[in-house]
Amino acid sequence: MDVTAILDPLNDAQRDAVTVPAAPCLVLAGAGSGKTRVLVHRISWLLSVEGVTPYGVLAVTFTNKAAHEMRSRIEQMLERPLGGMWVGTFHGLAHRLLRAHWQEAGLPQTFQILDADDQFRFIKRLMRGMEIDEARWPPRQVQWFINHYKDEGVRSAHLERTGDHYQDRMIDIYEAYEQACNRAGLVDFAELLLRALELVRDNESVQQHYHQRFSHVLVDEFQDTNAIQYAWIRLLAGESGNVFVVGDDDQSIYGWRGARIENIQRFSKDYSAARTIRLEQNYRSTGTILTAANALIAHNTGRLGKDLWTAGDEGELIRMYAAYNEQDEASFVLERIREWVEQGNLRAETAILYRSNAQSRVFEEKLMGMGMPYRVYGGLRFFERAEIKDALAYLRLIQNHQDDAAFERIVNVPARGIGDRSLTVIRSLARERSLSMWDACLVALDEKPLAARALNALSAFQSLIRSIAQQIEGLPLYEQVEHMLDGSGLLELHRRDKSEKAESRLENLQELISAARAYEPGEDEVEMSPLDAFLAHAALEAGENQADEWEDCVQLMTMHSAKGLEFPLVFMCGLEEGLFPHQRSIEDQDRLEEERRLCYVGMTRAMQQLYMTYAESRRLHGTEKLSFASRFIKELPLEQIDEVRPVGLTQRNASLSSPAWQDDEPAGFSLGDRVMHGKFGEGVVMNYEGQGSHARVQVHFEYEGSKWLVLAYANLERL
DNA sequence: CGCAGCACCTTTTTT
DNA sequence: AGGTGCTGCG
Repeated sequence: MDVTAILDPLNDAQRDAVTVPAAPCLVLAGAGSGKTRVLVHRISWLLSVEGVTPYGVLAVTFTNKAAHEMRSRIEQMLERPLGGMWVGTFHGLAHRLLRAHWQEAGLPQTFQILDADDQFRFIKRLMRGMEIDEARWPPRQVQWFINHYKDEGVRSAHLERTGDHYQDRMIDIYEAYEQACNRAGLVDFAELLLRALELVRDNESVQQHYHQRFSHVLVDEFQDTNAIQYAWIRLLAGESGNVFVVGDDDQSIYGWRGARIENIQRFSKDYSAARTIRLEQNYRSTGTILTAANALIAHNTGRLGKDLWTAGDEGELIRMYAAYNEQDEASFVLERIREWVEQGNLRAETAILYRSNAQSRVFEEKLMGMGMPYRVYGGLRFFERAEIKDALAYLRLIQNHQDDAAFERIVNVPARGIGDRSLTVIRSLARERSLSMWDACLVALDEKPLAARALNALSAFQSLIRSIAQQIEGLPLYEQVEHMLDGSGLLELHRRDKSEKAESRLENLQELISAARAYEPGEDEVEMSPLDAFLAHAALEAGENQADEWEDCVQLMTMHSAKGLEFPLVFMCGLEEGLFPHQRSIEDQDRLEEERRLCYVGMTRAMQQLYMTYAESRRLHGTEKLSFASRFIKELPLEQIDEVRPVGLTQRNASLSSPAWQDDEPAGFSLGDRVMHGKFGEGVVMNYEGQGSHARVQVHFEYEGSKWLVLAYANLERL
C-alpha cells in the first residue's frame, strides 16, 4: 500500500492524527472536519505502515450505519477484505463477546435480546404480577430507572434500600426484573454492555485474551459514550493501551440518554500521556455559516474550545424569516425549495430540520398538496412493526421456550382462547415457583387449577410451538420463517382482516421472508444457529428508517437525526422559545447548553445556504400559542444575518430599523437571571420584549409557573 | 372475547 | 389535535 495515498488527501492536523505514534490520543473533530476520514486513514496507516494486523484492531461506533461505512471505506482503501478486524457498534461487539463466552457470562446459549419496546412490555407484565400500582410507579419510569443504573454499571444488589418507599420499591422491581430476565434468558440493550463489561472484568482468562489481542482500540463519537461504554473501552484497551478516540464536545446532544460529555475531559486525566489533536478546518459549510455557528456555541461554558474555519468562500448570509404562524412558515420554506428545484437543483439536497417530530405535520400536508416528493426520517423501522415483532416472538419462543417476553406477546395471537383469566393464573404460578411461563403451563396442566377448556387451549398452544419447532429444524432460514408464519396462523390472521392496514401487514410478513432469505450471518455469527443470528440481527439492527427507493426527495427530520449528515440547503424551523430551546430544557443550565449544541449541530449541517425560521404564533397540542424568537437567534451575530421580511409586515415587532427578534435587554435584566418577586417568589428570567416603560420580562417562578411582568410595575429584585 | 368510548399525555433516539 | 392504552359493556 502506497503511503502517499493515505497521507496526501489530508491536512496537517488530520495527518498528525493519522500518524500519531502508538499511544492514547484524543482527536477533537469539529463538524465537517473529516472525522470519519481520519479514522479510516488511521486504521489504514496502522495496517499498512505500522504493520498492525487486522486481528489486533478494535473499532467502535454507535450506529450500525457508521460501522458499515467505516469498514467498507477501509476495505476500499486497502483493496482487500479485512477479516479478523472487529468493527462494530458497542452493542454489536458486546453481543459478540457474550455469544463467544456465554458460559462464562452465565447465559444460556440461546439467549435473546430485548429491544426497548420488548423491555417495556416485559417490565409492565412483571409489575402486574407483583401487583404494583402503576400510577405510583409508572412503567416508563421503572424502565428508565433500571436502564439508568445499568448504564452506570449498578445492579440491584448494589443499591441500598433506604426506607424511602418509592425508591425501595423501584429496587424491588429492578431485582425482580433481573431475575425474570435471567430465568427467561433475556438480555436488554443496557444488559448487553454491562454483562460484557463484567465478563471481561471478572474473568481473568477472557481479559488476558482480549488485552493481548487488541493492540489498538479506536472509538468514534466519543462524546456520546456513557459511563459503562467508557469503562468498557478502558478495560479492553488496558490502562496504557493505544486508545484513539474521536469526538466533539460541541456536538454532544445525547446527555438525556446517558451520554457523558465529561468523558472527553476525563480521558485526558485518565490517560495522562494522551495527545490532543484538534481538527478545526471545515470542508462543508461557508464562512458565514461557520462564523455564526462559532458565535452561537461560544455561549456555552466549559468547552474544550474550538473554532471552525474554512478555506472556502464566505457565501451567502443566513436568512431569517419571522413567520406569522406555522402555516406561513411552511409555505415560506416550501416556496424556497420550489425555487431551488426550479433552478435545476435536487430536492434531496434540501433538508427541513425541526426540534420535535410533531412539527413535520404541517410540512407534510403542504408537500403532499403540492405534489412534491419528500421523506420523513424517524418513526417505526422494519423490525419494530407490530406484525414483525409478533413473528419474531414466535421464532424466539420456538428457539427458547423459557422466553417469557415472547410467550406473553403471542400466546393469544391469533386469539386461541387463552384469555386474561388463564394468564393471570399462569403468571402467579410462575411467580410463586420461580418458573417460566412455559414451565408454569406444564405445572398447570398437571395440577389443573383452571377449567378444562382453558387447559386444553394452553396444551394446544404448547403442542403448536413444539410441532413448529420440530418441523422447521434443519430447514434453510427463510423456510423456517415461512413455516412459522403459516403454522402459527399469523398469515391467516391478517389475511382474514380485510382492512387496508392488514394488507400492508401481509406485505411486511412477506418481506420478512425475503429478509430471512437475503440474510447472511456476519463473520462473528457463524457459530450461532442461523435463526439465533437472524433474531439478534433483527434486535440489534432494526432496519432502515424507511424503505427508500432512491427517489429525489425533500428530507424532513429532527435536528437530532440530522447529526452526521449534510445538505446544500438547510431550513431550521420553529426557532421559538419553549420549542427550541424546548420548554423542558429552559431552566436547567446543562440542558439548555445541550439545546444550544443541538442548534449548533443543525446549523453546521448546511453547506451553502441556511434559512432559520420562527413563527410568532403556533398551533400546538390543539391550542394556539403566541411565541417569541428563540434566544439562539439573538445569540447570532447580526452581520451574518439577512432578515427576510414578509410582504405585509408581521403583526408584532414591525419596526424596520432593528431585526424583528431583537429587543433590547431591559435595563438590569438578562436571560437566565434569578429574580425575586414580592408575591410570586423566586424565578428565572426567560424572555423579554418591548422597551422603556413598556418593557416586559417573562419570568418562570418556582411555584407559580411562567408569567409576563411589566418591569415598570413588577418591582423585581435581581438575586 | 372483542369492541367502543374515554382519559391521558405530549422532546430528542440508538442499540 | 391526535394517538395510545385502559375500562366497561355487550
